[in-house]
Amino acid sequence: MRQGEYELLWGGQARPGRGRPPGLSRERIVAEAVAIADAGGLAKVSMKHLAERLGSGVMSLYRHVPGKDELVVLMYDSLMAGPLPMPESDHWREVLRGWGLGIRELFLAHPWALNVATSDRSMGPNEATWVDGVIGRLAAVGLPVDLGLLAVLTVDCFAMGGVWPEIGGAESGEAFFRFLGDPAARERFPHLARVADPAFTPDAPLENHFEFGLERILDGLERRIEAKD
Amino acid sequence: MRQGEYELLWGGQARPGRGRPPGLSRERIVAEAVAIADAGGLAKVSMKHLAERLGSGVMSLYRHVPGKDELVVLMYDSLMAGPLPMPESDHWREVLRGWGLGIRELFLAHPWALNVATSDRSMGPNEATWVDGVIGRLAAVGLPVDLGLLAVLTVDCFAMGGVWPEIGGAESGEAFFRFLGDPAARERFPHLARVADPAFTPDAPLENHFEFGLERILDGLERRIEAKD
DNA sequence: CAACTTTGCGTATGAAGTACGCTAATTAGC
DNA sequence: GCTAATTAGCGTACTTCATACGCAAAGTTG
Repeated sequence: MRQGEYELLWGGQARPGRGRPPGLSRERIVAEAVAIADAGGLAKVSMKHLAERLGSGVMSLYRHVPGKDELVVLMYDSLMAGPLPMPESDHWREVLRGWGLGIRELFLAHPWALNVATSDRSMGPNEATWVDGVIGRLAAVGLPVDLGLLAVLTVDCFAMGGVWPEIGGAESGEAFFRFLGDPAARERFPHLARVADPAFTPDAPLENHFEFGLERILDGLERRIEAKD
Repeated sequence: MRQGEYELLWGGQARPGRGRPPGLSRERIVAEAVAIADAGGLAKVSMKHLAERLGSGVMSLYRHVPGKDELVVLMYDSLMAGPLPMPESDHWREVLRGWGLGIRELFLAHPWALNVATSDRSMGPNEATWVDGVIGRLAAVGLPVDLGLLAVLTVDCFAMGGVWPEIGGAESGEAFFRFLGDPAARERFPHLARVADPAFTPDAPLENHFEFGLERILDGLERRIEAKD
């Protein structure tokens, strides 16, 4: 993690009335950067490109954001500025399922965020609000906080890893298993070949692995919770 | 994914006898790059630095590797050149647990690999060998291939996400939850505060979340497998 | 209106990846 | 052996980025 990242995320932005009023704002910069990344990936977010989009000079950005790495962290935390993904249900299982599916949607909508999430960083205020929120909700419907913390972490971790094969859509999935197009490869990897087997997939398609994994995790948690009773 | 990445990973390296014999080799370049990344992170791997370490000119590297992005993909696949993490046991649960813990060890030993793993890429031959190997092993001990494929994918996904909080060691973990040092933050996020509660953590420390999550997944799979019988 | 404060931003610097083309080293064929 | 073909090594130059620095612009306070 970069030095200063913590202050950046958690430090207050005291804004004295004196001096020239800002034309730019951190919020606008971050929002525009997110829009660029959503459209073309993190690689498309350069200070130059960003400044052009905002109609400002490149160096003006540095009055509002310490540097690019810090900007990326702010971008990530800004994704969780809205309300938590939280179903109405009063059952812990539904709450956790909704949470997991919500995280998945987040990453599917902002594929670049996965690489940020899995980098070395500190938790931002919005993310903290989300996580604290689910744990609290789980506690409210009867799941002890300790267990809730671990359960949320488990679902979170799975969701981060689990969306990865889904990111990029169909073309990407094909690229990942592209080598299975070669008969020699299918012979070399007979079990993996199942993925590419046309006689198998359409008739009895593999379950979606994300939903499969999530349900397995919920099942596993259920066993643990029942055992505690 | 970059164009040409597929050919890079899966294409043969026909080496005709004619011409000047190579002093460098792809293997040596990749191995040295991995060593640099292990020691100082991916950011330390620059073509210049790498060439210096190998005692060659910068542009010589491009005779063996198309570019830096491709080099990183080769680095990642090279991590799985060795034998699979595979316990002796004949029970699917032990096999899967060993697999999950093995993946975890891999990422802990090579923290930079997590960001590569979660990027858009194609599967390399070594990785394919590993994955095909576990599925085959699971099939050999009685788990149907379809279920094995999903199970491995689930454990894999969880492992990728699950090692993330562990990467970087204690200092990093503290940095991630650093905001909890502020009493105001602990009041704002009462449930998360539990993580930083000294009266709670030492006496009854939270279970390791990786092992917790892995066991929950295995429990969930067990329920599913028993239901099928 | 003068002193002060804060923002906007042009210029310059340095690091990184890599296209191009020349040179060196080796083999294949005569 | 000699020559042509082939392949590797690599210096130079160019591009793209992030960003340090310093000054000008636009406000506020007294």
